[in-house]
Amino acid sequence: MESLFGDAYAPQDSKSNLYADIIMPVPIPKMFTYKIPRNFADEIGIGYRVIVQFGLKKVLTGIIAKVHQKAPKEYEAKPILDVLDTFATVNPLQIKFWVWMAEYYCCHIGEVMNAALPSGLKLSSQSKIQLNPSYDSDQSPYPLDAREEIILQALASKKELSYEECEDLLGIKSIQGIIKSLIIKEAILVFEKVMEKYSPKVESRIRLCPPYFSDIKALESLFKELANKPKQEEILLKYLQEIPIYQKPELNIKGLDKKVFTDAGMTGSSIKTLIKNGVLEEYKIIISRFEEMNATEEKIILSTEQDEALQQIKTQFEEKNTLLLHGITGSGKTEIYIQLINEALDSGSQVLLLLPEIALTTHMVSRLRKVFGSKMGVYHSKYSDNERVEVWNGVLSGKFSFVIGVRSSIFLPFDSLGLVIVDEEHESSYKQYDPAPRFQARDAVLMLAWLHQAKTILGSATPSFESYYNSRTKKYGYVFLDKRYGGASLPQYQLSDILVDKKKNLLKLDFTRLMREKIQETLNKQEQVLIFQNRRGYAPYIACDDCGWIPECEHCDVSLTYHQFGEEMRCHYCGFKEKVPRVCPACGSGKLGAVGLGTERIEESLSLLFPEARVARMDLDTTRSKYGYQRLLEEFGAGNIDILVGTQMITKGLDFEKVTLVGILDADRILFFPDFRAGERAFQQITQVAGRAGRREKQGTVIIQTRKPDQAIFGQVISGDYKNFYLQEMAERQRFFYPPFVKIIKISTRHKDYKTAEKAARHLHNLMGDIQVKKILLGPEKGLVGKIKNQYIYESFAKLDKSGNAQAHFKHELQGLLMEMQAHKDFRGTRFVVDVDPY
DNA sequence: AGCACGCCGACT
DNA sequence: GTCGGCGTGCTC
Repeated sequence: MESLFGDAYAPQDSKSNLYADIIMPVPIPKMFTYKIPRNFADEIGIGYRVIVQFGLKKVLTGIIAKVHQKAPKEYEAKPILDVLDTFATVNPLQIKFWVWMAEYYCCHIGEVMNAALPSGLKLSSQSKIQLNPSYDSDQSPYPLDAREEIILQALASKKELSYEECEDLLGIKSIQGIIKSLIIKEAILVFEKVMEKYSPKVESRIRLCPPYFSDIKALESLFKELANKPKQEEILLKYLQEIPIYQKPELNIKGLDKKVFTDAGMTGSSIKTLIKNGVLEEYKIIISRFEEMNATEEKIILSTEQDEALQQIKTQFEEKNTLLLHGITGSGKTEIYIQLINEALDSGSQVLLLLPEIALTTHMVSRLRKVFGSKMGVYHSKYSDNERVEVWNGVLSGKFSFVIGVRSSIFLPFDSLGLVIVDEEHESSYKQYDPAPRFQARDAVLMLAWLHQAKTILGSATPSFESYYNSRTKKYGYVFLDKRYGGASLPQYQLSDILVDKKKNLLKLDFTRLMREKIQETLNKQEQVLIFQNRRGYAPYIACDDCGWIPECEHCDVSLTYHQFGEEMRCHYCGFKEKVPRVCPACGSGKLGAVGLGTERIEESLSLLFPEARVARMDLDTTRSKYGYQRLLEEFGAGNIDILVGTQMITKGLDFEKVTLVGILDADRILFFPDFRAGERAFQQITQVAGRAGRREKQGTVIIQTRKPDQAIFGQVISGDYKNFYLQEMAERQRFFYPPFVKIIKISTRHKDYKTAEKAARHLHNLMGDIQVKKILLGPEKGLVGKIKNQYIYESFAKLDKSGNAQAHFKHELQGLLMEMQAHKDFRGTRFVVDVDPY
């Protein structure tokens, strides 16, 4: 602990007070200095969680970032109220990482803290009221009004009430006034209650009391006594069956889970009787939320190609810290990862494996579980907060030396990472868009690895252009795996021209004749089909057949998407929802219908076209629940589904031998997305979906429906010519100044009045123009979605020189400009959002 | 972000 | 008249 204060300080001898700079979970660009009370001085250090008063009454958890002796000059520091732990919840490397992230992604450190800590580790207080014990309504000189009476009556029975409860009680929006009045009348007291959010999982266990577990005679006589009490006897017999104390009396101490009895249909009341009679005792232990699982798979045998790749990786790691592992789908990257993870763990380091959200529910996890057993922690976005806290603590305690997780797992408290792997590194789900910090985990993890002096592998079958570029410029190492594992063959592609079929009237329910024939063939062979539908821009909506009216969100500048379930229309941006109207509000026509190729509609069309087939759909709607995704996968794997329709999700982790046909319904939609990355994404997506077709010995078929079959990209996808595609796209990007040749920063300006939004955006844009760096400024333009949650949005883009400190300088200047803008009276109420590397 | 203070409309 | 709407400013 001494190291905290630096060698120069000797706090024990010092007369001066100690202060702590504390990170608070609020979006304020500052840390806050609090006084460390003498009695805490020895039990506090960097990364400790403390409770402090923040503002007039709020009590919050903060993280100590620095301890020093400089008393703040302009204000009196408040004292730290309490220290929550006897150890550092956050380590110094993490604090450095947070500071870096806040700077790089232009956000506040409190926002990083919020994203990093599971909320179970962030205690906060809630204001509560209670009856003033010295209050006597008969003696009180102040009469209460009707509403105050209601509150007091409620307090008589409930003891304490939160502000919200009071508001609900009276059905009003703001309770402040009444509470104030009650305080003045000395009827109530206000206090802050800190809520402990994390609760450990507790198991009730049963064991025999002495002398029964060591004294056979006592036990035998006990059985005689229970001869006419069959239920109790049954419980004892069950206990002895599970725990043979005759042979091993020492087993009794560990007892038996109470559930064992209740699961076997025995009643709790008989157990209670046995406890009451001193035969059994009940005790509670804290258990993990994660099942103990032992490693079952010992040795991984690598193919020659895999082994070669492994050796190359090791050689390149001697010189480079980051490496791109470019391995085509099915080339067996996982086995290489396992080997490297094992070696890193053996050398005593920790390992982090990042996976995209949707890949984390698949067989990859169970596969790794078999190899690594319980030392592997899983950090999932669908985990409850209690589970997250347990993973966090597991990393702290050393229980988990290896974690596989989604983007937020980069925040776990590793202290000695040796290896970081980002699988499917091209996946866009590594980028957090909202709220701040708007970070790209694939990039941020490189900083994390650098802080730990760890090695990083970026793995993909279709690398992001950034990573590929970095490998070609020798910034990263590069290893290419181009053989399919187990000698499986690549799929065979066929293009199907939508327009040709349409002319000949062969297009049925959006399926071309070729597509329909191939699906039928596959079904006849008892094999399975995947139909891929890009979600972007494909949400179905309602439109009036007569006048063309389309329902729009009241708060955002988007049309509402149609959900068959409940006949509802919803806004994807603000969550607004509404029932589908019976008649068109614009013209009174009754002809309102759904438009758009949503997965729902495709599922329907397929059922009509192939009535004998079992069709299912996999998208956000059907997999929202924790195990929804897994259940669908199991059904599909078991062969209970013939055709699976899905978005993005079906490109991940589906590895079923019986899938021999993959259909891509409208490749053009991916291709013509208005974004410089459209081509790259299209290549990635088509290749990824196609990779699901035909593994092992069966060759798969991929049918791509398009209106423009003669585009170059199709040829490149079909021949798997990633490199040429890359070179061609890169020429464009260089010419038009797009990443990876420049850095992009997006600045959006939001205001509820569109004139003000536009004015503020222009003003800011002009100011940015004066920043002295080499740059190109675009905009300000109305956002792609012009209004969200009643706020009008204007966007500017800055393209900055990659080399040197152009971007650091720009960001720094920008911060200043934003402060200036915030203070400007013409632009009151304007919000600015900075997104670095928005991609 | 929350939360308190302060200044204007629609109700007893 | 006041209740209560939300605009503005601060948090060590």
